[in-house]
Amino acid sequence: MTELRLPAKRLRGLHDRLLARYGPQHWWPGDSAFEIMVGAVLTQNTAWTHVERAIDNLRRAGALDPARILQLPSERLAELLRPSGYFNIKARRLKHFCAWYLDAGGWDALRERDTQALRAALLAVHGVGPETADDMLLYAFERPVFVIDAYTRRLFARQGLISGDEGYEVLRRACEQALGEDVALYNEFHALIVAHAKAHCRPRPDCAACPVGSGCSYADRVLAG
DNA sequence: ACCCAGGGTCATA
DNA sequence: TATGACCATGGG
Repeated sequence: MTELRLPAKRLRGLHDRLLARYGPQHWWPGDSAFEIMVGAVLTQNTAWTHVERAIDNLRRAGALDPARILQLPSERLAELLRPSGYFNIKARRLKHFCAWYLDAGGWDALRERDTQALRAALLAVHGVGPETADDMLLYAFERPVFVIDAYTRRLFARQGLISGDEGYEVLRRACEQALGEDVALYNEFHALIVAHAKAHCRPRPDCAACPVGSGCSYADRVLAG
């Protein structure tokens, strides 16, 4: 396994500047652990505002529940999920997840499992990849798992902390090792990175042109201190 | 009209 | 192992 060491001070410094700029984010939006996990699936490559509509559709249909979701005809479920995009795929993925969730004994049973077993089980669910699993582990199960997403990779790369082509697991372990086991810190850090991306993901009048994807040189320069 | 979103799977080489 | 195609709506 490739080792990667991250400078803890710079990592914490970045978090502190983000926190000072954007304030506490109070993540994850959602009223229950199950709702958080549903949101984690639905937000795959999708803007959160669109996910909210799909979740609202589920709630109004009385279907924000694993058994109810499994009972819905796939076409009906896809219809409810339509605003979140990829609705056919996500309908399948949600059903796979709900089947696993109930088969595993539901929340009360799952919450007793240790983090490594939970993570492996989540990754075995069709449609749940590393980021989705880690969203669930951190924000629903409140386990010390650092979430790596495209924003994190881009920002860290542009901060000169990483090269950017590291594998997911390498980055995750490096962040966890540098920051120590801290659920609240992981929670806030990832939420702040998303807040930063949302605030500056597109060129603005006060931004120089963005040389890397949807990154913003203005924001990164400010955060560099 | 274009770009892209809080990814993951599958086929191909 | 490593790219590429594919999924699909809706906001900027």
